[in-house]
Amino acid sequence: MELQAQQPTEEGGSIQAAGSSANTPIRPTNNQWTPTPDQLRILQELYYDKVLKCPTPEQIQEICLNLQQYGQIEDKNVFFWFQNLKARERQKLREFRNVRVGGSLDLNFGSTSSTDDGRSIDLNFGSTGSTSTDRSIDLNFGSRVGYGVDGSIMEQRGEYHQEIETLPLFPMHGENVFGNMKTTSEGGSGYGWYSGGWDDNNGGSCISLELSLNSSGAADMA
Amino acid sequence: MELQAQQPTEEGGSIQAAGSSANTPIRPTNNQWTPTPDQLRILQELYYDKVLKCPTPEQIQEICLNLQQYGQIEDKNVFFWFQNLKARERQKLREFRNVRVGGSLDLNFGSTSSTDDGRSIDLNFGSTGSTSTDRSIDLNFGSRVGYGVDGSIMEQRGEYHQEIETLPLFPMHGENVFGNMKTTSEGGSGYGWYSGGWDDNNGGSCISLELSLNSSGAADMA
DNA sequence: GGTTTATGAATGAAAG
DNA sequence: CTTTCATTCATAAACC
Repeated sequence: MELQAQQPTEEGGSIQAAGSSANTPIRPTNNQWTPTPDQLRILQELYYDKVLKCPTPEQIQEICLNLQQYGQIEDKNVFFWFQNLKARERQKLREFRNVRVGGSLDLNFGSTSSTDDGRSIDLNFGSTGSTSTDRSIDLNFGSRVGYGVDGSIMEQRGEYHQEIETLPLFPMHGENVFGNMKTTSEGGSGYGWYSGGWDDNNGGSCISLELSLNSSGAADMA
Repeated sequence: MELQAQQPTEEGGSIQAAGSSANTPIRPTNNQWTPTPDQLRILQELYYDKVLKCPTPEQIQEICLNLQQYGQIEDKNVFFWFQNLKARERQKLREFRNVRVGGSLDLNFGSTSSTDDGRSIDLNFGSTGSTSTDRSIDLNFGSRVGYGVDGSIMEQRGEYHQEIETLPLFPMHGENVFGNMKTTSEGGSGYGWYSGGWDDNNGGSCISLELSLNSSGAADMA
């Protein structure tokens, strides 16, 4: 995590330990997990037929367990698989709607119509064709999905300069780790984390006086 | 999809310290903030070395201010960064515990060495110069996260999930569309999503007990 | 074979 | 804090 500059992930650690069984994906190229045909079929069945879009961790584990008889697989593979499929389905829907906004309603399926690199809009499934089970997307996104990509610069409460004698969190030029921080618990906005108001110009007129005690036990965790 | 030329993180990686000019945004994509190597390093140092898991708003501001010399950054980026890292670390822990309880899966968490850019855990911050005999804010015990139960119930949002409790996913023999899969949402581990940090093993979850007292300080607020 | 596409993996951002 | 969403990065697979 936290470094997406391409790091070849040369660790060779976890994914696909080594082609061991006859049900290694399709190819002995093991760097990245790739579902075996059976695994893929089952996953698709779960997703489309069983309409399981957001498996709980317990479900993920169980799915993983069941899929392991078809080949090496880990929880995270299942997790990502569902995440990706759902996300991409949603993305297609959004693009679909995007095309539709002109009112002209001429959607050219199958051809290169999409916005950027011309990937075709096709809400299709059954990519591998192994399953061929008829499945249908449910287009109901009743929830509030929208929310544009906001690049809005949040503004922290108007920037009143605090003149605390805060210890140098950053002592000098940050080549070393700064020393210790001080609380500087002067009159700031309490503890209640700016939870939502990043793009919202709330102005932060709500001053909260609170005493919070983060301690072990339940309090801290929650 | 399309793979745009990604910036190989080279950028020299370090210098440009005090210079307010060389902000290297690493990622060509403009929308979303991505930490520069230096920013990332510092953040990680704060998180791991300084065991700063929950920076206060003041600390966030200070961190942000200091990180700005390495590139564009806003408060919310710092905030989200900490929040995400903490959440994902915890999720991982929870997952781990989950697995242990279930006793079924052998996930190789914490398997291999973390491969990313090698965040150096040991820095010479012991000699920050300043004696730093300040009153530190976090009296962090090195205790493990006990993490009690929470018993929260899933209820995946008000969405259209057709999912009954005890959705039968895998009925029995795993060749067909299995049907019986109990969520078994007991066990207390609510729902922790694995999200990140699959290959990254970091331990060191410490509970920080801190007490912040916010005086009313209404004045400087607005 | 290089190029394009599909998709696994990661993480920033935000909602709940 | 917990979970989800969106976007991006990385890479295997598919396509000439």
